[in-house]
Amino acid sequence: MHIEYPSSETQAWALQETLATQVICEDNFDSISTIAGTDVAYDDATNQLVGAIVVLDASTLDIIETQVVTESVRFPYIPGLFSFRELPPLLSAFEQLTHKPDMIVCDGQGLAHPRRFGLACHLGVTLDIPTIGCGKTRLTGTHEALVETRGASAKLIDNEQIIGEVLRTQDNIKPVYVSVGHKVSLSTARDWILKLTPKYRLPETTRQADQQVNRALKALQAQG
DNA sequence: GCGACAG
DNA sequence: ATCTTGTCGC
Repeated sequence: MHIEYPSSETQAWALQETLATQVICEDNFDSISTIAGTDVAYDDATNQLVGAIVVLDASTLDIIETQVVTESVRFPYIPGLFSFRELPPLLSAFEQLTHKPDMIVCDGQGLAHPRRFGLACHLGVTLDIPTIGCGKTRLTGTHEALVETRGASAKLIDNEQIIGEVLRTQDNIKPVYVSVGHKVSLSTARDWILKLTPKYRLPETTRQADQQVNRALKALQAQG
């Protein structure tokens, strides 16, 4: 797969502004029978990234397929330019999939980004697949306090715009940051995150991908 | 200028 | 992201 790739911070910044105009913030899909989760981890010793995509049955949450890849780092981690680091291994893993998912939940922000183009938007626009951003911590935006019960939420605001939602997925547990990636509305994104978190703070999709990534990372470090 | 800053 | 001990809960 060929994608435009920046060779500098300035280029990356400009590319985000161009691609951000392609993001669709409304529901644009038929039915969702499979939903995937993604995660990426870094191996210090070899300076490589391990990326994983796990496809689940959207109704039973059973695992349908897993793909894991290991690649050299192409771009440093810079807040706001995060997707340029994680996108390559995720696209490689996606290519390997036999079962292309109907929707993807990313472990990072979507529109809840300084230029409204976080990882979830980048992956969604690149693959032209509906995506949801679900981050563990905040990148940008402010919000009101939310009560401690599962399902509680508050709008994430930045520059007087609603860029996402802070959502409590479990009672008395820190909330997650939900935002539109591509071809989904914020309310649809929120509904999916709640469905995917019947028991834990993070979506089952993300948890499965995280598990695969760490398994591969451990195997990598066991070699040398 | 200073702090904040997805993973 | 990763570095880390003990502690709490199922």
